[in-house]
Amino acid sequence: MRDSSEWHPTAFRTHTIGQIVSNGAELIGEQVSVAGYAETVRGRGAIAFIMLRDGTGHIQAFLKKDNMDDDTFIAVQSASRESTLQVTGNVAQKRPPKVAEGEPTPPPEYEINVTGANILSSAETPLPVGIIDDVNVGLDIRLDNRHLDVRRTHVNAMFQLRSRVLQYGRDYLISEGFQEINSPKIIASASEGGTNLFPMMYFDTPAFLSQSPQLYKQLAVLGGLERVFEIGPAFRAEKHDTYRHLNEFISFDIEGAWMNDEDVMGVQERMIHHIWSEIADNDQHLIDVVNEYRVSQGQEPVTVEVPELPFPRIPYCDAIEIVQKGGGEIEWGEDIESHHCDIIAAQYPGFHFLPRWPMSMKPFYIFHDEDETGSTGGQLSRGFDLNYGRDEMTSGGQREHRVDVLEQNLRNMGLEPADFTFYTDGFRYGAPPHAGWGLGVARLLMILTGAGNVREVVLFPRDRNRVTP
RNA sequence: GCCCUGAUGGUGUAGUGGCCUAUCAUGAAGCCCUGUCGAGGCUUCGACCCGGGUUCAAAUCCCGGUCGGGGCGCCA
Repeated sequence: MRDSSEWHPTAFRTHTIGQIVSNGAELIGEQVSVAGYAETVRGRGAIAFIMLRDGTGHIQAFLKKDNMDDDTFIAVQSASRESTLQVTGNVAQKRPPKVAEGEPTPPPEYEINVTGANILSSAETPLPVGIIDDVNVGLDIRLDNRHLDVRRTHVNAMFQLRSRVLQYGRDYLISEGFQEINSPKIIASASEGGTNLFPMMYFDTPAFLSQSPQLYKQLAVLGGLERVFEIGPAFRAEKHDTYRHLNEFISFDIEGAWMNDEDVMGVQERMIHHIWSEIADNDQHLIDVVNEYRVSQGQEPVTVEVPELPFPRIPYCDAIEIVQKGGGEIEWGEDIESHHCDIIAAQYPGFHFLPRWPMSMKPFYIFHDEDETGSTGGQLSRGFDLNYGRDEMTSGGQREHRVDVLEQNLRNMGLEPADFTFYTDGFRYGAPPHAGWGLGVARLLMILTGAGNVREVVLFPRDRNRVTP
């Protein structure tokens, strides 16, 4: 749950539930108002127990018919689950529950002896999906009812973790001098070629949704912003249907001047190390919530294992050998596919970089050194991937800053340099060598939370069959 | 786009031609009891994805559709 110890009172409450839960001893006898969802409503006689939940905790509200007017008592007692309530009353220590012989007495808990209450909003019944029900719910139904699904403690915890990951990542990059930018998501032409873009009309001009901030973050660096990062959406009109692809996803991108591929791999591994360390230090309680649910479903709990630095580097040529020795069919120049990654992951189960891919497999903006060739003589590039297990997290590299080479690369890949003048012109007036990467935020979250599907860690995922809610 | 697989109350499931006016859990409505606390007890409610076909008989078999799940390709 969220730490609300510093939160201010609002129009609807004097205290958060979390404040009372953690500070109850000092509040005993004090009159407070809290607001929350009625998780359970028990009792049909002259007393009632409401388990109230807000974003900071749970607390029991105890109602005695004698302590308030009849209408209020009846209204609250007959409230449906998940209705929102505001209650006023005195903080009291809860009577300890009956415990079995020999069981330890639980620590003191607090409750609110209600004197006044107000139903803010009644929940319709039945709920489309249960919040605390002990029934597994399919992902599709959950996503249709995401507004309720997120109320579930472990789902809520996963999104808090997501926010933390972004926060720690952002903090870290700022500490290395990166500044946050925002690039346009409506663009006139393909940023990279290759993947399909979503077309749209920009007034009377055909345009597209951006597939990547790639070219724009480079222009920012060419423009002298030195080190930049962006956390923003990317759109790809690919009809893929897997646990790790979405048609709209949040990409965590950086680009830095006077850097090569090895330099930005360093930035990346330090950033990931920082994120993992901070999560381990500050947010284990969120992981615990996720694990409580996982265990109840018969799944293995996840552990936050801070990765060691540096991450292993497995150059493409070595990776090909590993796959071949592991019985995989692959030739130099072919893509390392998922089943190949399984073979590599058997040796390198955690984070590992795959640098020095063949230039023929990399986009036109990736840098290559003519002197660097692979085991079969093919031209190598300064492009790299970061994988975790079998999954690709990142694609990055040193960028081509020589405009004549850039234009030749475009022609080699069947693209027309004239269509990219908005980009290539940026290189005509002095260009620093530079490098960068793009990281899939949801894929990183999958590792941390043990989610088996990126949709779990995206609030309102957009895939080939889903545009609502 | 390809391969495999599935669709039963609000939710999750059992059910492979007649034993099914369909199982269990959860839920909802109500009653009883109760300072409860995973509360408990009782009663009631609520479902075979859509369309066509085979058959004396279809939740069950066949065809088409829609939607879902798994894998692949592509990528982050």
